[in-house]
Amino acid sequence: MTKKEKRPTIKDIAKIAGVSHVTVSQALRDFSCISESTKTKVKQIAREIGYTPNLAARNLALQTPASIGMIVPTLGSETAYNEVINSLSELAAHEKLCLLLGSCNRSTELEALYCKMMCENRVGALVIASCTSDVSHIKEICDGLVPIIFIGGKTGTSVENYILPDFYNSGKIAVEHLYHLGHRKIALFLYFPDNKTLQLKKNGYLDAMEERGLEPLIYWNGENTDTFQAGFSLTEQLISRNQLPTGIWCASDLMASGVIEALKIHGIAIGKKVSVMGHDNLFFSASPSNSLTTIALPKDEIALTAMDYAKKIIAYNTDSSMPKPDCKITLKTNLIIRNSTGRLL
Amino acid sequence: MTKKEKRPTIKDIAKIAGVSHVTVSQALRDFSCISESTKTKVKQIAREIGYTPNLAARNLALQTPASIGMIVPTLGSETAYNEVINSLSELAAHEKLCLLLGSCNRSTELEALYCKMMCENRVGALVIASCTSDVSHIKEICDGLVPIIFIGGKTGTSVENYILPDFYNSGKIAVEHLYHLGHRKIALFLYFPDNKTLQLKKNGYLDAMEERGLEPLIYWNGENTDTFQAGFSLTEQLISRNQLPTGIWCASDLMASGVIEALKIHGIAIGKKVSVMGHDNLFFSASPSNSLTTIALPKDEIALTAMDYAKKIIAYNTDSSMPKPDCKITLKTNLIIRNSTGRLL
DNA sequence: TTGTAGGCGTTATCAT
DNA sequence: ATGATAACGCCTACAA
Repeated sequence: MTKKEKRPTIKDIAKIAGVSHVTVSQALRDFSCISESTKTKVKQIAREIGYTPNLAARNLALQTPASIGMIVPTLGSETAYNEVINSLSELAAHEKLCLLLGSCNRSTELEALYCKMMCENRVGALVIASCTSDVSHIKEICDGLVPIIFIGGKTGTSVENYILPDFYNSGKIAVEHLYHLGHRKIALFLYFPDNKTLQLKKNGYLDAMEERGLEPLIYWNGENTDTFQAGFSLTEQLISRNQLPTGIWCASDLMASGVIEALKIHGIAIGKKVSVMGHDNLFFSASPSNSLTTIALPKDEIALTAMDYAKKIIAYNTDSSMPKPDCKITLKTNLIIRNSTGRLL
Repeated sequence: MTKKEKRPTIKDIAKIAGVSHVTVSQALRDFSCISESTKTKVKQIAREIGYTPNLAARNLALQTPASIGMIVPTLGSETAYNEVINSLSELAAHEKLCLLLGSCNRSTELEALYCKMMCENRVGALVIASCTSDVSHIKEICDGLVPIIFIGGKTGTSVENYILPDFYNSGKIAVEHLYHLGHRKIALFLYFPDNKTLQLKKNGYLDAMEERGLEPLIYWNGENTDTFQAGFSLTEQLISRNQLPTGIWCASDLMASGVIEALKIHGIAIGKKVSVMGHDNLFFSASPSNSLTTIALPKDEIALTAMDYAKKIIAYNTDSSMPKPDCKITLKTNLIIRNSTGRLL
């Protein structure tokens, strides 16, 4: 049970330098009231004995958060969260904040556990892409303790703070793009389980179709939860029934890539006879084998907006008497044109 | 400058319950020396006023780490780190440890910054998939402060603690699989920049070819850094020169998917006339449009092994006089058979 | 069974 | 320019 030798602290430096630990603290932080000579001496000693400040202690004394948290359903190629994290991690670092990450592996129990841990770790703000639309378990744990920003669309605008891509507008963008290319038989492919994000896409699609006097064609896949398979089998069915539309907008890129695969197998010219669009602009969508026209999520903007709010709410919680900031933001999605759509021949 | 009202502490509970804050602390942690009645009373009050323990304070007092860190070059679909993180995040949570994540976006400067932050946050262990083979900047910052486990292959076995997939053996697995299917003209496709991981794969390939008396065929792509394009153009070249091998092992799945795309365009029957293998078992490899036979990284095992070592080194650093644990581990990769390989016709 | 005293590493405040 | 003291929230050790 021999304790290992501990990390050096400012007191150790103080002892060696023959000054008080307060002087050391101030010297290291370049206080103007400390003489240059002691500053250099203190810093020299700090370097020699390998001193590293203990942030836990600092933040305890300062009563200020050292980190922000992010919770995602899962990290994988079928989601866009990894790219949000890429940005958020860097943005946070520039604010001297660490990023605490929790990946739920789709488990609500884990999600709740992460929420608890984040609260106990006093994150300054918590960015959550929830696993489910019902976030009561999250609110119960975090409310009043830690400010939450919901992203990812599962919750819609039913929460206090959200950053949402404008999925409704995506519907309009998709229809407009296909219409502009000469398509009139424009279908929307959806998958189960239904959720708020899909509803918004559907409504945007429906309104855009109505504006143009077109008859909406909405198809739900049978029972596939795998959206690639859903797109694939839906296309197979429509081909066999001879009901294939000329323009297809899929609610997800994964589904669209299933559609593309089915079209290829049947030798149907993609972007010529049939145009296909997806949504999200995931990694594989850009690959030449898909070359998928899609609608990109504003990943960087989500991270930027979240960090911006985090900074504001941390400032608000730290001192100040300014009005409490909130975050109800809808960000535009962007059309990315590739080869899977083209003028109708 | 009006400070917001602070979070309740054990002292607040103590005041309300009319006991000392130590009693509260022990009651909340279910010490046997506390009476049931005070326990329930204390817990009741804690719930009512919304008390959450402050882990920073607890760990400061206990001198024990609250988290582990992980640093990756980037989070994206072309790497397997996201799945390692999925596991590690959950494993850490079960040990009551938070996961601090840093995504470098390929920047060595950011990597160094993260290292510094992780040290200041006193992570119990740091899992790093370094951006570069040279990790001197990391060692300079972390050495003696925080135990590091290198994963990802960039460093090879040149570091104190590593968890490496057995890339050499992957070469043997690949050749054996293709040989077993009747292939004799078996090529290895590599991409720039060269690195230790590629060298190991190459050596395994060369030895396996030599064992069978086969002539090695190693192709490097010209100048593409995008590995999909590298695989694509390399295949195009070989086809035009009429030098296409019957078995192709690509050092990465991304490259393999470029090969598959080129073969499809030329109408060459994949898994029949030409068999293609990749490496890593990334997300898109399983998709029906690739259906790529590949060699899987032991992602879960990497996370398990890393967490296991983290626990041991934290225990070692906390108390105890046991010998210092180390971690020099090579994990077997696994053949995943799909439709891109088949018996040579 | 409960309370008192002291410490974890840092910072702010106020003296000197 | 520097130091003494108290505080942040929680814990252990020991005493009552």
